[in-house]
Amino acid sequence: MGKANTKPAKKHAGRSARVNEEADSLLFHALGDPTRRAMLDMLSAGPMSVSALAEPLGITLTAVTQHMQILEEAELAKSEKLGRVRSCRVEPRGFDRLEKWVKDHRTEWERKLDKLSAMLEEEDSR
Amino acid sequence: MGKANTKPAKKHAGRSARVNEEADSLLFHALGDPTRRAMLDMLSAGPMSVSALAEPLGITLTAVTQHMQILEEAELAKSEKLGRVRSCRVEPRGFDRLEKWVKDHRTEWERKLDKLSAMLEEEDSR
DNA sequence: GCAATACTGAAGCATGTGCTTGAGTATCTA
DNA sequence: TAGATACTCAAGCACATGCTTCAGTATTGC
Repeated sequence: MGKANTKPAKKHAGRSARVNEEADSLLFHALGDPTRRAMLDMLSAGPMSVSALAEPLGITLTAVTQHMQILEEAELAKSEKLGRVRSCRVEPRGFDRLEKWVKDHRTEWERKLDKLSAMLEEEDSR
Repeated sequence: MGKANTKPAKKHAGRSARVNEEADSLLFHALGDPTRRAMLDMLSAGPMSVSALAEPLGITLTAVTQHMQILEEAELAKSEKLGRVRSCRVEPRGFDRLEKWVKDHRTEWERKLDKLSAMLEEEDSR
């Protein structure tokens, strides 16, 4: 990620939490690109070939393949080659992880919301 | 994003959908970085100053400020300067948007899941 | 007032990202 | 079996990203 420093710059999280951290980064990064989200939307209608994805997006087959690799690493999509055609489809696991992330963080954020309103009140009353 | 081509390469979505596309990109991109997720986790305990965030993360104040800008653009955090201290806090709007995205896409993906299993069956039976 | 504190802004650096082109390779199809 | 089709691989390019340093600027406390 292009750090100009030498230190790892991270002090929290244990071993297994680190694995999830990595997966979360892959997941959010994969979803961060509009072309990849468009691909997922297209695939949500059913499996498609690389060229079928490439054409409406106006990008090369190579670009689609590269996006697919990122989506596969994030467990948001899967693909397999049948003959000379690569068939791409959505995979729900990444989506499940996203739902889990949201669920896990909602409680924490709700707790924060309570604290926040308390602080705002405190602030307002001075 | 460093495209070497000239064309926009996007053909779907209308005007207002485009706005959401943009916001979704900001949101997912903001969450894609582990340091920013760590900042959000820290802030979920309550408001903190820039230096209070910087120290445990082992990064400079400047880096924290830069991350905060990205979190603020994604409506995941907010900050205001009180005296010489900038107070940073979580904002729920971005999180709400994320929940909405998940909800909106779940139905579509579930529909796809049905189609997928149908296709798999079809495939298996030949 | 004067130093310490808490940030801010501009610039720069190394690496990542999204995309391309061009040259393959494998698989159909006539 | 020749040619078309559907990718695949290796490079390379321009811009984005995450971080730094260094030189400010605005507040606060003595």
